[in-house]
Amino acid sequence: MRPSQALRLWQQVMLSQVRDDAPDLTMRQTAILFTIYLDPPPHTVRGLAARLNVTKPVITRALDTMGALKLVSRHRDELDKRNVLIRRTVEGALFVERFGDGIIAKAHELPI
Amino acid sequence: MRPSQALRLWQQVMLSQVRDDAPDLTMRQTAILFTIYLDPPPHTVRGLAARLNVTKPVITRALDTMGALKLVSRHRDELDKRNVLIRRTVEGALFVERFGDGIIAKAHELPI
DNA sequence: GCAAATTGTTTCGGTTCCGTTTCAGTTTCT
DNA sequence: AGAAACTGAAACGGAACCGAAACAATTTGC
Repeated sequence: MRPSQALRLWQQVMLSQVRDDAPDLTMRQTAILFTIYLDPPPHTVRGLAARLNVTKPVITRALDTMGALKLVSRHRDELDKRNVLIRRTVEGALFVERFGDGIIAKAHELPI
Repeated sequence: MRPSQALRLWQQVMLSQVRDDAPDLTMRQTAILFTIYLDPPPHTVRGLAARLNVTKPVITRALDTMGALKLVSRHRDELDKRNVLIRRTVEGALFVERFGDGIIAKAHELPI
């Protein structure tokens, strides 16, 4: 794949995200969501903040909004009750899966 | 390419965007920028609004912020002075080009 | 046992973005 | 020439987000 094709693909996926009427996640929210679903658990606020190089409140707030959208869920760590463990949800898994399928679909439509 | 690989690639690019300290563009701003640089000109506010399925003020404001970042520039259409033509800039072209190279670089780092 | 450190959340003031509406400038049509 | 249509920008109130700092709950270290 060449850079020009990659850019075209990126544009198409971005456009499909913007065009549909679902509330689009911010760049940070998307990065957090994908990290939760692609990196091995467990995921904590602190861990995600370090991985993304952002402050902890950023993670907390992103989890608030994505939690309201049922894309992730939070649970206290019973072994160390300071920790909050972030878990995947069925809805979130579906969202991410569809996103991946969307990329592939756009890739197939790409001009040579 | 499989969906899981596409997702992993998307995550890596997203992470690199979030991690660096440059102010990240919103999803809409990115879609607008890429459309300006990948679709053939001329580009107008009205045309971009239709292409992205958003209202005109969204485009106007995105052009304000991206104009301040020197990623795009605006010029009155001399033939129809109601129109504003959006033009590419050297800085914007560089930004988009680097983004494309970044995708390719991340793609090469991808696990099988 | 108790101070210090760690974790996630909340609060604060400020910024940015949003949709809707309104507006000024330009063109078109009769 | 004058009304109507069109284009982009500005004004407005509301919502979301930001970083920094303060906070409560829990664990660690001495």
